[in-house]
Amino acid sequence: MRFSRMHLPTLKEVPSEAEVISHRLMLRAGMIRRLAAGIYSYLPLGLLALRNVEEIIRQEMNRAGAQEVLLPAVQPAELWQESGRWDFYGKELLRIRDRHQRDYCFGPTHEEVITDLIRHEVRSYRQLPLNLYQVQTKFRDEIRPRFGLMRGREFIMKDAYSFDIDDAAAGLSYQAMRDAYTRIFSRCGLNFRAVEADSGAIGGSFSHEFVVLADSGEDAVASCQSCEYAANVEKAESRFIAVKATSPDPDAAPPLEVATPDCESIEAVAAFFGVAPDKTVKSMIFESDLGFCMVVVPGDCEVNEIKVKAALGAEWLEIPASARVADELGLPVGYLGPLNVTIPLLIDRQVPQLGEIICGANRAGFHLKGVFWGRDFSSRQIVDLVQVKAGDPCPRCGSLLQIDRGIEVGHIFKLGTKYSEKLNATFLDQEGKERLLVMGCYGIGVGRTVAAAIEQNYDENGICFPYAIAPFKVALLNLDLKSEEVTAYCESLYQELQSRGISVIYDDRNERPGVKFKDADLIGVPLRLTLGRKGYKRGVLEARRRKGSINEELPLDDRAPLWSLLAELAADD
RNA sequence: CGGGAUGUGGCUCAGCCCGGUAGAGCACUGCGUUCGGGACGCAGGGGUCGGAGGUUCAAAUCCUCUCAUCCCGACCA
Repeated sequence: MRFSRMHLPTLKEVPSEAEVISHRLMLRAGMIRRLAAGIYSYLPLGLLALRNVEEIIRQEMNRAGAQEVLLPAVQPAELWQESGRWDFYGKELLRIRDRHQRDYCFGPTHEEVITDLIRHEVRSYRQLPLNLYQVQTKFRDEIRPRFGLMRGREFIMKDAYSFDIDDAAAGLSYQAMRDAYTRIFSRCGLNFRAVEADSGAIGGSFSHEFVVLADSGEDAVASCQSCEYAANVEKAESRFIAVKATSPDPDAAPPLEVATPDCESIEAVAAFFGVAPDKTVKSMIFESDLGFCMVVVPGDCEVNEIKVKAALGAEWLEIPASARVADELGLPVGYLGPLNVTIPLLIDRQVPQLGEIICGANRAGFHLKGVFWGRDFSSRQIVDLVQVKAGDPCPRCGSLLQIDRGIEVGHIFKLGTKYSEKLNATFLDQEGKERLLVMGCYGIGVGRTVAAAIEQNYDENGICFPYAIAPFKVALLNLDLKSEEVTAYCESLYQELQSRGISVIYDDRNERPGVKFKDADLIGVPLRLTLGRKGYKRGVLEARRRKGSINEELPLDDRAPLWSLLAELAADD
């Protein structure tokens, strides 16, 4: 591609909308433009990167035995009502109505559609296993879209669905996808982890997330420093080290109410009493479809809502507004405690071993001290309710866990028969018995993968694309358009690069050299070739790698070193 | 949905408190000079100040409503 002909509007200044680095660079590099909140146009450069990721995905999916399809973006409400998700999915489901007032949605995912398709097509175990995938635009009406392509509402996703005869076979399909994903993200040049994860709204029994490690990531990943254990903190557990519960001295005084004005946080309470936060407990009110409950965890821990939801067996869970807690329960948020409450109590497993603790008095401005588990309060529900912290013991090996931030780029789920049951998708097995299809689903955020690659590969001059997904592998800068020799050489090299199938951007613009250097750096081209009058006279072509900014001089009359340099670059990433 | 903020040429922003002629830089057009890390000079084009209503002789500026966007929390590829 000739730079002079390409629509590549690079920006010197950063539009104020951009917060994270990938978003800023994608705007500056002329890859994307925002149309509305969480909705972006892809410009030529952005689309090239996207297509490169898609191509890697297609190759690896096909290699893993999956077949590409394309499912409708707009889906009838009936299907979603049948699966039960029309009501369950909530406001993220963009519902639309046609001229006949029939309800539809813009697909946020395609389990319903694919299951519907398959239930009409698959009759026999002989047709299985089957894995179908698509690369498609989806829409989820996120509450707060942000970070450009990282969390858009409209986004491009590769989603695959597998169908098997039983759990064992489904496990093989799952493993095949796990391997394919590992190859995909490796080929994209990403530093990532496959971690155990919560299966969320999609449902199902088992799932792994593929997380690209980056400080700007929205997810936190706990991983063991010694063994292979890695999990999303939403899911992560730590090994529970049981200590004999300290029972109170039989003569210990009963709880004492102490006035603690303006102590609505654990920090404030701990400071007020001059104790460490782990000598206090944190009590929080949650509301779910099953009603209110109080969750009690050690003061230095954070409540993990997913664990709370699981412990309750609730469909949904939220933290009610303080005013609502006061109105409905008569309890003062900021001064809550587990004594004498009428709603169900959920106690974290660590609480019984804390010994003497301080907690809220359920009276605004007062806390209780000298409180003991078992004597002053108790509960039948004692489970793991806290988020793991760095330094907690690994659940597998007991070594230390570390916490990293990351970007979820892929997620694979074992769905089991959740959807086949709802939608009655069955087949006849070898004995002629009707059985439910066992499903799995596998997603990759394509745009997010590009964004994640940028988060992991940039410097002060712009993007440093991994070779595999770089929109252009080579930037050829002609610094002296007026020189016929220089231009002739550049033209011939440009032709040869193209004929060798190496995607190249030839900067033939009538611009000053500085502009060309800056643009080539900004758009992240792995290899920059520069030729000006001086270099031509010396018979050398300047080659500079984007990563590491290494300069090399290549002979003009022998192109072999260039081809080996390119081969080396391709192999490195 | 709660909390905070912002809407002024294509982009980044000043002007608003204290009402009176709409500004700068970048980008764009023309001419000239320049030419190995985002050049310079001269001359230009481009803005219903997010929208609606109100107060006022007079509103970008004050008031009300509304829309949009962004940032902080709970959901997700």
